[in-house]
Amino acid sequence: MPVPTIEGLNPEQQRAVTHGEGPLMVLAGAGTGKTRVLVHRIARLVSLGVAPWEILAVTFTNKAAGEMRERLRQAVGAEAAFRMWIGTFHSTCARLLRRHGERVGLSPDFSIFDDDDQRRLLSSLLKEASLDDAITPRSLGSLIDRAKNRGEDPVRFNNGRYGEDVLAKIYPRYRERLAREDAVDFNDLLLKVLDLADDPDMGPELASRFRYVLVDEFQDTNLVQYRLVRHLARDTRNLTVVGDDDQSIYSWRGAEPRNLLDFDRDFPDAEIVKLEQNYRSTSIILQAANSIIEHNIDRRGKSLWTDRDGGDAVLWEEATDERAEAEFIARGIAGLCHEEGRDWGDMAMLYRTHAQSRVLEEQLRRHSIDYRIVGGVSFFQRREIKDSLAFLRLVSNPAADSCFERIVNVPSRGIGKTTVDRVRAHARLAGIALLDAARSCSHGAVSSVKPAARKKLAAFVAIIDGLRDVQAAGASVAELIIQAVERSGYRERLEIEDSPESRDRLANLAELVSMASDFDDETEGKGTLVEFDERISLSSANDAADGRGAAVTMMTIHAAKGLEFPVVFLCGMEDGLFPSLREREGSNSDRDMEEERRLAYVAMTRAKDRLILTSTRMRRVWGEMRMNRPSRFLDDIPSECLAVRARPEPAYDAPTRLRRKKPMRPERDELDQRTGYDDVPSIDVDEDFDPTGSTDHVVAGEQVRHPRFGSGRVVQTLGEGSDTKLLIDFPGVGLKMVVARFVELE
DNA sequence: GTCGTCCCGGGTTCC
DNA sequence: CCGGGACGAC
Repeated sequence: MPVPTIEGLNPEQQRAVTHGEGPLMVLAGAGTGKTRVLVHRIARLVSLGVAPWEILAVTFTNKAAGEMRERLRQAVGAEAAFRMWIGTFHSTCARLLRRHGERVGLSPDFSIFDDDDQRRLLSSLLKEASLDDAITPRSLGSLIDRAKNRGEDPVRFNNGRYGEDVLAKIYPRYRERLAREDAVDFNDLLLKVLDLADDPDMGPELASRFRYVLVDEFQDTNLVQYRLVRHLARDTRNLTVVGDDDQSIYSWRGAEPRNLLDFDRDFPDAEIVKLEQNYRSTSIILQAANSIIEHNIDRRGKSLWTDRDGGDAVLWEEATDERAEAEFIARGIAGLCHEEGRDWGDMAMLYRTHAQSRVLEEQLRRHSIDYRIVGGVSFFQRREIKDSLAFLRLVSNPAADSCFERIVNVPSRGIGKTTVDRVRAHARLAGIALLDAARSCSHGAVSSVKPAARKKLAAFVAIIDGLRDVQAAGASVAELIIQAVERSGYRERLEIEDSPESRDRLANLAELVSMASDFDDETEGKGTLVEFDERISLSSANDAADGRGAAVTMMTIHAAKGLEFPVVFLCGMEDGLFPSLREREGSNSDRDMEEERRLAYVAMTRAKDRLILTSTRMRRVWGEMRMNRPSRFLDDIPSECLAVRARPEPAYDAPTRLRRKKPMRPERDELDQRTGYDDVPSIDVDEDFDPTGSTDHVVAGEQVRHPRFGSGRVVQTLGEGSDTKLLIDFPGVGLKMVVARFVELE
């Protein structure tokens, strides 16, 4: 029977969509429409009579899951889309464990420890064991995670490597604490489901529960996730994996691109479809991105092509310092809006590290450009959010000792370390939870807890009991949060403080309440506290950032995976920063460099029409000025793709350690001849823009004139008053230190 | 118990 | 440089 062709899909996409039974691997390059293929494939399965609840689609983020569900809603209707299993590995496993967790020692109301909860717990365990000098909770956590990512017992090895002795002592207690609190960490969420897979009853059930399993971003799965997938598709073998080995950028947290590269080793009968037609970028952008990634040896090899011939050359601007870089970008944005009618919403600024965002932000503000920053400190990680949720968690789970410790004195209500120590001792002795211990201490069970302290403990216990009554009376989740913030005294404390920070925290709490309201509406009031808590625990910084209104998007390259923008500014193209040349223990530098290249590839392929690369000659890193040479990735981009802004070579000598042994990149004069900046469509920067309108005192970045050296840009100011000296970059002359009163503002 | 100061550490961060 | 945590002074 001829397969009906689906409108608007190319032959390869069609093959992937219409693939029948058995394993399928889709090697999808950037911008080749893989999401579209996945959606079509799922819709087709439904049209062939597969029940929606027999389909499991695993995405990399919650956001991606939400988008996929939305697209499926349109394709197969709301009812079917609602019944499908669409989510991340973690949310899927949480869902399975809520139903079947008793078999692996979890109640249906178990809670999930995020990184912060984990770190806090480890920190308190380290202190308890007086080992807090030996290792930081963070490093200990990463040792635990590193093992668990591979499905290994963290204490299986003790080869005397860094931290292993401490790990051997602490990890058993860590496990014990989690079990006692009916909690799992992120990795346990998956590992517990793997345990279920070994269960004589549940194992076979899980192996046949889903008729079709589809996994997106397969290059970013770790070993445990791979085992999970293999089990879930064991009986049907209807497994579709989609991914791009060139976009594997998470190996530092356990992703195994081998899962994708060697997929056909475990599934030799897998059909392999390569999607190579890119619908996103111009051929110039694609060529530039390809020129970098093709230096990687360990890759499956694809060659993306596009029929969007030509396009504007990739532009590279080398700025004096990070301020000038930011200024250039801000002006570029203004120019593009003015000249090409672009909106702020069309543009994104990508950077390697969050630390770069600050200066960029400042300049955008000066130029009155709206922006939104994706990521950074997550909304859900904010103290006030975690604190209020701890109240709720303690309400639904009185055994949640970590929550008790977190909030027993938040906001401060006079329950100090001494009292908590006594409560803790009592709890251990009686073998009860801290909350119950506090309750009996408040009744006078422990003589060392004096009446004043008893009263305070009673007040705290009353808050939790009161909240439990509110919950029992049938309050919504939103109402519960309002009550928690109210009864705990949190709101009052923040209102009394009345600082910009406290107002910010109040606003965040209001936002949490409104999220809870949305949750209540969505679940028609049937959603429980535990479910809301789970959703928050599994949420990330990126999920919270919806694009409300048109604004320039700012984020790290990692956060940009899967997104696209007409205009992309890729900032900080300097060796040391990008590629990041940080030495890591136990790392293989070639492998690291390959990952950095993939990161560059991901960043560049986000751009549809225009890609602008910026670098600085010097950058302040943690207060110290550092000279940088341009990123080695710039060397790889063919000159016909790259337009470089003509600029006299600075006369200063960069420190020798930063200099190339031999010039890998042609000298700039040569480049300019070949590309002729003037012939290239440039960005019209708003050169006359003066955001301040005043020139009270000279600051870095300002343009000044010196009687001997001519005009230059201030790089740094040193000292104050009449002694002020300025470090000025005079084009054609170089960097000079001059006394401030010898120059005038231009 | 609370407030201020010092000191350390600081990639990317999904769930 | 910047923030958070730890510790010492009231």
